[in-house]
Amino acid sequence: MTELAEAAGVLAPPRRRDAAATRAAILEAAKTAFAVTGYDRTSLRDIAALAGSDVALIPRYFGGKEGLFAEALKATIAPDRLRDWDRRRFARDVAEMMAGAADIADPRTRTFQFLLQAATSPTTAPLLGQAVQERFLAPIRDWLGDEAGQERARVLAAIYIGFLVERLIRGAALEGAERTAFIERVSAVIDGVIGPPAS
Amino acid sequence: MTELAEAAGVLAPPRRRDAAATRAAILEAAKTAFAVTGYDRTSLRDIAALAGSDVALIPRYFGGKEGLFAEALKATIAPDRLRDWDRRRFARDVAEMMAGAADIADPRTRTFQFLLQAATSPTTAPLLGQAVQERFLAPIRDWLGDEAGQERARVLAAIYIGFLVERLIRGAALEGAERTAFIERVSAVIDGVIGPPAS
DNA sequence: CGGGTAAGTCAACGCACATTGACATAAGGG
DNA sequence: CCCTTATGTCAATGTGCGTTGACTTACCCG
Repeated sequence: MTELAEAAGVLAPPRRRDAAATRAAILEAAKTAFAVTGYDRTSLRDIAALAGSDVALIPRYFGGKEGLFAEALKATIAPDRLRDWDRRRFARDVAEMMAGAADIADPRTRTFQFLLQAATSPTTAPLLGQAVQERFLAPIRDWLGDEAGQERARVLAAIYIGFLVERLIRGAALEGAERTAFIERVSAVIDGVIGPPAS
Repeated sequence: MTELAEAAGVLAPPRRRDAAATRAAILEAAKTAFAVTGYDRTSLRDIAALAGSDVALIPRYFGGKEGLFAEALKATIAPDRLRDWDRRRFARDVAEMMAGAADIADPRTRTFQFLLQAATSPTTAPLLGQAVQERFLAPIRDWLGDEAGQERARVLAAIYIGFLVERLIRGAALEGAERTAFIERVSAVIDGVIGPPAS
């Protein structure tokens, strides 16, 4: 995370006339902006301002808005560190993550919003489908490690998405008893999917 | 469905100078267009063309694009006929509906796409949240009829949304063994939520 | 049947956007 | 130190949008 910001020239003292750093800053700004505002509501001027750069450089470096979006999408969907997950704690960890997921400041929320934005556009949806398969379903399938893994990974992904959309719609972060109840309920559902051995 | 198209003046011979019919036609076109293209990518000129009407009438009748969207959203989220649902068949019915939900021609798919589009825009998300609460969660809660109904209705909604997004991303309709497995799996998850008495 | 009003049409405005090309300037090797 | 080239800046262009206001026309009541 820090290296990224540094590479983007946000934290490091901005060296002027550094094409690579500028490009990285624009890409980083685009990832954030697209996630928050969506493709259409995000203008290149917004991105340029966020990156501390100039609008005209974006068509130059990325070949246009669509090119920038495609590259930002690719950079956003990174394989998570599934091998670190403890299967016994998995359900609760995921549930707790979801509970805090209405907060825009959380980078995971932004990532998810980005993907959801991509899902609603007919042009980007297939691209997203492929990326989800490669970088989300396949790792989870391998992690579950049985022949019905692919199917169960898909169910898991659906539940994950569904609850995050629910959180997104409600907006406010969960607190107190409501948060506890939410985590309890989600954990139970997830355990119901990954817990029992494959049929 | 037929009455709607008729009221929209699509099937019936277009009576000219009929404000109510024109308004209805615009609203119907808006529901379709917003569902397919999303708020931003849908222009009032598109809607007017689809409705066989004039652009200028839309700000006049609906007070602007946002007003039209709000009304289309309200008209789209209609409470389904929950009282007709048989609790024993509920899970399977819902699962089968989801299985066929990648098809754009299916009005339920369009409805869902509409809602998802609304979820991804910060301006429309709160509006959607309220509508979902009133017209989806509350009826299901009453239908479940116990004190934990609200919570379980929310879980149900999340699962519903998640699977529909999954279907949307994959695009192609499910067939054969894959379809059977999908229905089986989804039914099991839903039964897990509505089946047991409230805790 | 005629006039008033509701309904529809049309052109134009202001605005925001992505993109382009011309211009300025910093950087670094010869 | 200067000249070339890569890099950043800026103004301008064309396009599509939502919205407005003036105009025209069909409908209907008296």
